Amino acid sequence: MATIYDVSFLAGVSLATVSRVVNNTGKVSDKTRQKVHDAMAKLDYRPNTIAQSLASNRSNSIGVLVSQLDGPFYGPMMREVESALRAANKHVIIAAGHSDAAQEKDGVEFLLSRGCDALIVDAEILSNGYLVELCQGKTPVVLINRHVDGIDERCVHLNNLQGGLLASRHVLEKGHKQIAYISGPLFKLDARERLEGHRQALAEQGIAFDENLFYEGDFREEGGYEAMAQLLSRGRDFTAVVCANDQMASGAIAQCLERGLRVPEDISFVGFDNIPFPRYISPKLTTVCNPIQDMGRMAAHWVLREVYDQTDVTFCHRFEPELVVRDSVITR
Amino acid sequence: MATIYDVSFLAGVSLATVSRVVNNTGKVSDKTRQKVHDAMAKLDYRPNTIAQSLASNRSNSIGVLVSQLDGPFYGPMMREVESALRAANKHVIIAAGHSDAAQEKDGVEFLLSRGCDALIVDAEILSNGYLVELCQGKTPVVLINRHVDGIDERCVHLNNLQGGLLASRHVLEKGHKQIAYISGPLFKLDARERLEGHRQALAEQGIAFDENLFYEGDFREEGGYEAMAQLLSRGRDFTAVVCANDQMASGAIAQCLERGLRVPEDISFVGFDNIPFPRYISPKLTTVCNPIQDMGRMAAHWVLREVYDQTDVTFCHRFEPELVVRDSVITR
DNA sequence: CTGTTAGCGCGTTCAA
DNA sequence: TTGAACGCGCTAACAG
Repeated sequence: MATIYDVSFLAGVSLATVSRVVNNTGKVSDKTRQKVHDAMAKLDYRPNTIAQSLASNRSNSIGVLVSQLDGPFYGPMMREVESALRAANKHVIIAAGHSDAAQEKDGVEFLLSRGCDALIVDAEILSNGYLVELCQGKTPVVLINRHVDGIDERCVHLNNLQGGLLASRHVLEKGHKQIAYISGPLFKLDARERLEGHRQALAEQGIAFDENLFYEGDFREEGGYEAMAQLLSRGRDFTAVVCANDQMASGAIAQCLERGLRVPEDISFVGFDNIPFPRYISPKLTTVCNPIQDMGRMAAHWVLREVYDQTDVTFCHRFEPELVVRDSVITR
Repeated sequence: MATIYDVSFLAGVSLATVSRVVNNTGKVSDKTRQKVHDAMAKLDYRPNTIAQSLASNRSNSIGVLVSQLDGPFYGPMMREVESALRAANKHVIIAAGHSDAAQEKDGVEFLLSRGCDALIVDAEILSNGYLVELCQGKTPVVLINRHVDGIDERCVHLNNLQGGLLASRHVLEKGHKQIAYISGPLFKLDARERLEGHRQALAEQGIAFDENLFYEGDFREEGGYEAMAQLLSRGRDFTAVVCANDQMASGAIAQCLERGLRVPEDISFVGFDNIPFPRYISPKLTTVCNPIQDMGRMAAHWVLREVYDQTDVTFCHRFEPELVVRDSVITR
């Protein structure tokens, strides 16, 4: 592999000059620039990124921690992060938290020790305190899919309360009065916010929140499946179920169908997130769009702007959800 | 951040000695080792991985190219790759091909230029010729989910023919005689092999392959949806559809349900891959298990063994599929 | 505009 | 068993 020295020798210039044309820094006359370019082409020169990193104290790598690599939710986010950063010639190092406190923390430290220029963190379990501290560290960090008070500037997140409102208002507008709610785990802020949206929507219509129609799930298919079994066993009537995400909605619907209940004729469903798959189930799931791809792109933009001084990228902290009406809610 | 020099100074030993204890190389007396460990602890010393890489000519990073980051298929694979490699303290750099020839090639070169110690490549479009050449290059490469003649040692792949056999035999055993087949794109070897399995299964029962019951899809939901519309419009009778993957099966089922056809009462379905989601649709999809996670782990093991000399990892090239019987095939 | 030079932090001979 | 010295390939003052 040719080094910068070989190029400088062949072009008859100094190392510094080659470095200047490679990095487009400083002034170089067109003639020398041309000579250098010719030499680089002839030698098929590629800068050694490791040496660049060592000398410049920049690794050009961004660490991304996601809670899970599998599952339908993070793929689209990763896709946008990777696209945006690779276009800027930065590379993405991944680590997965596997929904486990120790592994999440370990992942962050792993990425930090790898000399990443910045971190994009989707933290599922890590405490607010830890994250605040992390953000005060040397390595710039942006949080995605989570809002932590005090470090608002570092958070890219969804207006979950509004999403909860949209979902529940929709079923209310369709005439439903007894509405069950399958929540995400309440230690998560987004789950609490979505639930709060639901409560507000009920309150708007003067409907009391009924604990018997509430179940705290885990944001997973299995959890939704189990939740539905529980709700049905309580003997309370309800005509609709609002789920805090699409995965739980899928599991809950599966439970209903297994029991011979018809969806939406017997029970209507609303999900949340708008993940790809439930468009292909029957009935097509009505849900709330969570623009996770856009949030991924924004997190990448934040890094580009804050760390690599690219001032021409747009940025936005908070995203608004939208209702996606399909076929899983019937009018009562 | 403390450097190796700070440690050597505090411990009263040379740089070389610190390097030795850090890397567990060469002989160091227990006493000096202890001194060095104490100093490292006191300074919270972490080796600078970039400098290590430059000096040792090893980046400890593995590049992974996947055709798509979103979608249900690659998440589980990435998960295993990441787990296995991070456990070995290697880091994973990702790039996505986005099912586009130029981007796939660009991704490979990007990873190569990043100084990865090895590449794990899931190539969807790249030609066999390119891949063979790539494997002859300086950077070790292992191909996943694809078999290329001449570089068998570098391929981790599924016995797709056997999978095709299993799927079609199953519907045949259930008494179906007119069986439609929605194939993957035939420029892909796996699609051809699965189809060949189907043909063999038909031949075993003395049933002629009928072009009118065949449709070449694209391995995507939309493709399955469209395929089903086409097949139904041809006016040929059939009681079952074998799909070359679960995504197309999902789309095809959606098409049927929209038209008021019942699944499996009117038409039975078999998929391929066993991706997570279709377990939660109705009917639960009968399919062929594609152990993509295991293949991801094996690719990581290959790298660990070939590049980092870890002799204690298991390895296997070729994986066998298994039939997963659920509810989407009815007896005729 | 261009070249010289000193590191970046670490691995690795080679002597001692 | 230890240490001194060199070099990995490049960037960034500084000087000219």
